[in-house]
Amino acid sequence: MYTAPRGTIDILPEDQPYWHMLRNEIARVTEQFGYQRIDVPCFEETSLYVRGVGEGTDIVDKEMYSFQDKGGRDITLRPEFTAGIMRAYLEHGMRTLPQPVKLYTMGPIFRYERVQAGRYRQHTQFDVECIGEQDPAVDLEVMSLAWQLYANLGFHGLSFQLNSTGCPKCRPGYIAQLVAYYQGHVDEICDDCKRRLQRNPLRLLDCKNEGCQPIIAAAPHTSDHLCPECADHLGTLRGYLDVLERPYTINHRLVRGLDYYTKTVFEVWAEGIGAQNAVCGGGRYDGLAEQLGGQPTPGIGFGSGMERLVLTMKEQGLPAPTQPAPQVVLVYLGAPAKTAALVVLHGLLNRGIRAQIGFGDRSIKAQLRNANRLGARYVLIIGEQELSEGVAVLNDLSGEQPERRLALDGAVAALAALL
RNA sequence: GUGGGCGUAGCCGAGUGGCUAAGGCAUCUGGUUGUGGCCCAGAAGACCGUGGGUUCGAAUCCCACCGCUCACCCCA
Repeated sequence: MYTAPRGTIDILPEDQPYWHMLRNEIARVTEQFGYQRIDVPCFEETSLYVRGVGEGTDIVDKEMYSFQDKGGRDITLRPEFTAGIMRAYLEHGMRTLPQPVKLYTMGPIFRYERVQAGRYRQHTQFDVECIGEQDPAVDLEVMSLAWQLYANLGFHGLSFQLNSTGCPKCRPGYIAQLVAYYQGHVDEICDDCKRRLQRNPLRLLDCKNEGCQPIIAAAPHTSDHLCPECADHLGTLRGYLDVLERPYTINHRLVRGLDYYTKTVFEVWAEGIGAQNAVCGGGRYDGLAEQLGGQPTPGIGFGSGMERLVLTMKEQGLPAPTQPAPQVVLVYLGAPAKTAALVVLHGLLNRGIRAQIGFGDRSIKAQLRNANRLGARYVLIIGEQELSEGVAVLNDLSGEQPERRLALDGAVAALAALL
């Protein structure tokens, strides 16, 4: 027996109401904020991600689905959206459009990781990118869009985390200070942190090992070592957030594994979906366009994991409207009646009525049982005797109305009037 | 890559060495050769994850592998 590949899931009909609702709210909020849909390929040249996301990051070093196609090209299934969207922005000369260019997309993302609750090898992301403007008010807008979406969905208890990781001017100085600080505590930190100290010092800040916590607590804060430009950016953004009374937490330990992030970095956390509690992560990437060979172009965006959002919707008991039940189910007995029933069925469908019919020539009893199971309001029964009399029996399954007979050739019109 | 938990029908789940492997949900059939829900009767559905070992005898004990799951790492 085949099973879905590890790290992939089937989204069954019973879960689709949640997805439907989520997509509806996304369509609503993106339209409201004036973001336009873009769709980029599910795979790109491998080097786009290597240059965009950055060597030394976990994504590039060990999580990409990379392969050579039959033409010998190095290809990678997209492990994130931003690099591909920036590529499209540059390729199609979008700098000639009014700036900033406000884009969103949705689709599958692939990362070769060990699976756990809320983490998959193929997951679906809702992604927003605002490219071409460095104004902190853009940061506010992008964050607000996320806020608005989660509010529309009815989420509660979400926590918004904010930090700034500086820019190429001030980050190296901060990292040097952080490294110097940690070198004074080498014997007190865990083995993982000793490794981080060499490879990716920023990650020292989000170690969860208990012994490392006091060291982290006393470590220098990124936000205290920003250059004037970055400090001003963060200060202005915080001012906007405060005026709008957006609740958020400054999280000095919030850092990013991807190289292209500058200045603003933020996440949204949800409770109750396991250790993978980030439902949204993003930030500013003013250096990305240049890394991809384009003109310097600022940008900010976020990705939001839709499977995690659905998990959160379920966890919080949010109602999702289910697909409506059929209004009428046709029931027949015998081949001539079946033909007549099919004529009525398609007459109803042409009028936009949700009508269905049972297949396989089962007994009346079985057909009625099925109609009941489908939650149908009415059944229209055509048997041998009815057919010979040119009528059909309309039965209200809710029991509110007594059974009645309709002329077969007027049945469609009569039902259309009734419904 | 590392560690914990778990694998009995589509789903839930009893059974922890010994007759043809419980039960429930769901499915199908019947209870008036034409009326659903409730009820009753019946049917179908499992090589007990796979392979090996111990034993007179294994779903049950041992080993290996595979799969699922949770956590670390990292991220959405």
